Amino acid sequence: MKEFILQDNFDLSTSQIDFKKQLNDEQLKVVLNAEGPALVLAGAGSGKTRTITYRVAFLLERGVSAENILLVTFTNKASREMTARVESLLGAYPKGLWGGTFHSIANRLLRVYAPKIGFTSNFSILDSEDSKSLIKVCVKDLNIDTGAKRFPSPAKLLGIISYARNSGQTIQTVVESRYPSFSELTHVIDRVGDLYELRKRAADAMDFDDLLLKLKDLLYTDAAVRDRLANQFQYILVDEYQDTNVVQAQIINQLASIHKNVLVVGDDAQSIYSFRAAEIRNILGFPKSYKGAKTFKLVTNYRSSPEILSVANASILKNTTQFKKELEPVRPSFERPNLVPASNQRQEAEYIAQQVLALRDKGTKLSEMAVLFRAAFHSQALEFELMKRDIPYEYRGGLKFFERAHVKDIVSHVRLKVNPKDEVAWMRVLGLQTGVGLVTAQKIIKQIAGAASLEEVLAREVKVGKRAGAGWESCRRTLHKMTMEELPADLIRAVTGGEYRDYVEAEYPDFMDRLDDLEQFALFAEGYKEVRTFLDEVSLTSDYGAVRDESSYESEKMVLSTIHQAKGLEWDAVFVINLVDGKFPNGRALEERGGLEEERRLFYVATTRARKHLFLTYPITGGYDTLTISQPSMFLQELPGDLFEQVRLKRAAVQRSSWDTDESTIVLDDLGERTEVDVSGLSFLRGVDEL
DNA sequence: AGAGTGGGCCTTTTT
DNA sequence: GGCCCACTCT
Repeated sequence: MKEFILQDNFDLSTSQIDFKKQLNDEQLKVVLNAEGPALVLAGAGSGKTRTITYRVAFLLERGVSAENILLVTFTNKASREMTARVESLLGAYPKGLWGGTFHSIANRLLRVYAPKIGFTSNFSILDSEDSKSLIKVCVKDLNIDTGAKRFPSPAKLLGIISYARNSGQTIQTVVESRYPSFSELTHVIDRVGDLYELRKRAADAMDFDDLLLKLKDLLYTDAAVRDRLANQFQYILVDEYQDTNVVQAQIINQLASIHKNVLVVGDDAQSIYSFRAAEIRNILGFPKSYKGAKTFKLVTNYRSSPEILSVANASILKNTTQFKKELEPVRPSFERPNLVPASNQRQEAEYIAQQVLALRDKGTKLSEMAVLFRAAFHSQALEFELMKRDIPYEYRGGLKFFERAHVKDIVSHVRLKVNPKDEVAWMRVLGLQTGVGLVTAQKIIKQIAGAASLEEVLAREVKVGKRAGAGWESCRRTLHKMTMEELPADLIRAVTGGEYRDYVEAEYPDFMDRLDDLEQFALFAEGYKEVRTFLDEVSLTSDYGAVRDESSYESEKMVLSTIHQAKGLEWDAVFVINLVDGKFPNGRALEERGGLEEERRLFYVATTRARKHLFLTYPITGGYDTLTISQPSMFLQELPGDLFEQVRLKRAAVQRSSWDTDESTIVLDDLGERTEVDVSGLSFLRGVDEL
């Protein structure tokens, strides 16, 4: 095998790419010198992605084979962004390059090595909803008295179990430190966790955490496999390293154990995944784990105006457990970020729509604008407004296409074709039938256990109760049709063309839309020849928009996104909405250890997405049954007012009929402007109007 | 054992 | 505003 000794002074004159011209000194150093273990501390907008992409291009130019390079990112979005940029830089995607999220890389490897750890290569992947429903079955099976004490919901249980596994802690430790109210139940939760493990194994299924954990275990226990892979991956590049957890770091360590060419890039100020057990110490301790690691810093910000950076810098400075560092602006001075109080969500939405249209008139493309929010459901009011005004937008966050109920129904059917042991899929498929509930479904699953194919399932003599007879027959008819198809799209149509169609019509008022969705889904599936590849894509990329039509990516649409999903992206104009106390920072997050600082980092991520225009908006009233007065987010209140352009809107009257309080006056604190408002009756509405 | 209905609940973030 | 759960009826 060839070794490449890279040095400082290359002859770059023969290069296709003008590295010196297209990179600054900070970036160029990384691209040329990041041989061996290297840590790049890169601030927001400092050209992190650019640097990684050029490093990949550089390695390829130097003769490293694409299949010897592993490029790991955190989210699908980042992964696509990265591969797109590599592709545009090189003219074509380098064939054989290993690029993807941790989960997708792990999946790819486990499809090969699963038999070594007691799974088949056809194992199913459970998404969090699948996991929750399996946990529900486990709780039921254990005959836990969920009524006596307040027992955690399946979602909570999954949260606990998952956190424990991702952080390498025991359930007991996690419950004690993060969920002390359940501490008496530790024992029971342990049992749920154990049963959950058993059931997954029996179903030949892995959840998201398993993809990482099983790979990690394999790398630690099977030296032959580890050496083979570690030998293959001569160069490993990891993006967003601040968001990796212990397990992910271990995987990287093992894969890098031979060549030690591991380049990790990250920014501690943008660590926003601690709820998923992200471990900030991975990045902070990197130089310790890798002796002789080089450290690089990228602090020049090419993205945002100085005014925007002032806000971001001032905000992040309030955090104490961070490296103190300031982003250096190079962009010319522009306008100050706009601080916009609105009377309510509707006015907030109207304001945004107006500004969007105004910006578009002045030449900013819709695709260069984004609205960011803390939680997916915050966007509802805005969506109404945008639809009303025919402003096209692309929504990112919340329920993804592949997570919609009817799509999951179909996916569950298809999963059975590949893995008839998939208990979770069976539960879902059987549960669709009238007369079949949890109990009957379990009985049927017991009777078909061990069947290796749908044909074998259909050959089984299955006894069901009187009530469930028709349902089971109907299910059998659908499965029978599926035995005659092999292509993903045909399998989907075998289901949707049959009795499932009647089910959708009967079950959902909006069945037309849903049937359209399913046809879309079948069209999407036509791009796949192999069922397993198709299912992998569906399970690991819940967001279909970007998969479906790349063309819409460039079309004229603005983006609505959660902040988490916006990480790594940038726009000319960014609106951060719902900056209201309790919403952002999120009240629940604040209860967690380090929660406030993480929320602030989230705010930091949000503001640093903007190049020129930044709008920070908040409605001062909210609520749905009762009218509630909200305080502006503390992230706004803690900053000096002169950092902002204080926008004053004419306050619209609040359209509410019910009002529920004993107080007759309320003090509105609108960023320091205190106003007493009489709330005895309608005068309150006028009061807001005149604020 | 399931289905249907009314009431209470709560809303984080991703793979 | 919608979802989930518990309760009751079949």
